[in-house]
Amino acid sequence: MGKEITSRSQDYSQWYNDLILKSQLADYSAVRGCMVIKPYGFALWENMRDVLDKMFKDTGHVNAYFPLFVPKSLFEAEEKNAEGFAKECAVVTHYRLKTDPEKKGKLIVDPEAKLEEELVVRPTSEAIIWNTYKTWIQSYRDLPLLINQWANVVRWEMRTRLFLRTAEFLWQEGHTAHATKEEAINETKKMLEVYADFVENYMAVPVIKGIKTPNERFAGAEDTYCIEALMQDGKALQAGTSHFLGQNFAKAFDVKFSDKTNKLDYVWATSWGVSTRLIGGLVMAHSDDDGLILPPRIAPLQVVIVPIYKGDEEKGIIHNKVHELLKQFKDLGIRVKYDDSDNARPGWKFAEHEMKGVPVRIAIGTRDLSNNVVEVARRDTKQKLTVDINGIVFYVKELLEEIQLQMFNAAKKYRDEHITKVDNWDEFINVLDTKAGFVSAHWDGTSETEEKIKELSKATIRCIPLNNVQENGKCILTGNPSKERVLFARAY
RNA sequence: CGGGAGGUAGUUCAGCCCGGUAGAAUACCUGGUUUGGGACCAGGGGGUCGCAGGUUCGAAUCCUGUCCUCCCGACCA
Repeated sequence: MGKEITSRSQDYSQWYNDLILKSQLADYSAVRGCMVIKPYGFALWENMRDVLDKMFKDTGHVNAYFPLFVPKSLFEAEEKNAEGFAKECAVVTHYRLKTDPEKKGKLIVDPEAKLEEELVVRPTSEAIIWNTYKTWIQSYRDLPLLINQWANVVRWEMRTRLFLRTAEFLWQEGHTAHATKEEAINETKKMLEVYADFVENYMAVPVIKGIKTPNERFAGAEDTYCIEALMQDGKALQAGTSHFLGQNFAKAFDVKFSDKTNKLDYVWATSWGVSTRLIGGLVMAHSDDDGLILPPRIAPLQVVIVPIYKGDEEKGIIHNKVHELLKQFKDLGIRVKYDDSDNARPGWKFAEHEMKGVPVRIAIGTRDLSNNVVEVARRDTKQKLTVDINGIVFYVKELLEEIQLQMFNAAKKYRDEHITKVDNWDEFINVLDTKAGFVSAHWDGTSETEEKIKELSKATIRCIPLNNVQENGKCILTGNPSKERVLFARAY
């Protein structure tokens, strides 16, 4: 049928690619490293974006938009940040093409249109934003400044994977300015909570909140907080980050404010972001060999109704009944589709909607109507139930909530079962190789050891969990004393 | 960026070694029978063989270059 996908056990990477392509989330493009997000995938992103956007606004943020291009001189102003990104920046050097005098119909870069100063295509917007904030902030009365932007960014990756790592991707980046260090730290933590709330309660993906080690920290940040999720193959995925930037950017861009006593000081900053990468995480956290499994709260379609009939007369009767139901579903705010296309038979439609991860399918046939029932199938458990047609919409509304919870619980169970405490090196490697997932182990706190562990095991420290239990132990590599366990994993 | 594989109909692929003007399945269109887990019969349309050069009487096939994709690795604040 051309619709089968590679099984997870056979080839996890191929399964992931097949799934994305066949469920119509995205497609490859003619541009190296860049993908096309197809309407179904974009509808999913829109739902995610809408929920997050409301959360940002409910916490006092407003949206704005800053330029795609950053003059090189601005980009390099915050040294650490610039260095961190330098290797993966796309750079605009010319502003004009012209007809190739040698070959008709071909274009070449006009050598006379070289830019005085190169423009960096933003890999993130701190530079252009802080350069702008400088002119917006004079007094403590201008603070806090709480701005978010929805944008695309470009990071020239050597190896790309659909949604997880592409040269261009969509995200949101929050950039805030505060009068005090405490307020900025609180903002950083607050937004981490917003992310955790969103990913757990809307995407049904459990996360571990933590703080990054200096090695893994955002270049230019004092502290990077993160939420880490676990995929079905046991690899970790950084799902969101929130950075306390201290006064690094304020100093680099000279952003000062007068406090109540008319004393000048640099402002305190944060930045935080999540991207379309979350979609990759969503796919890998929940889906199976039959296709996507989408959590109801953000699924583009929550319910699909498939009619089963013989002949036009039956078709007409079912259509009438379904149209009543459609109105009731819509009145309840449920995203529903009636798949009455005549060119596919029911079995084909069942498989198709399973592939696309629609949480609930309702099949209605003449036999059902005469018994006053419908068949309800849930995508997450594959369970099929015969349900009384009266009050079906309320039944489904509750079922959607149950599926949402069930999906989270299943993912959480898997995640919890894949956090393994380990106290020596052999066990550490063994767990990574055989069981995978997070490994909770002691580390002596030095960057050197962290690097060495990464080199030997390919596992990185995903985070030091917030509110981590303090416990004396010995570093799994060096045997040096350690006061707490950290979470290691191989990661995307 | 290194190693490997690949690009031929909308899709999955065969044909390439050994050069002779492109084929299957599926999808699509028409008509009919069907419809409770990826229907069947009959007929039909569809491909500058990734792109650009070269060799040749003749190139999907041989040679060179280039673009794109996948897998593994390096890299990934």
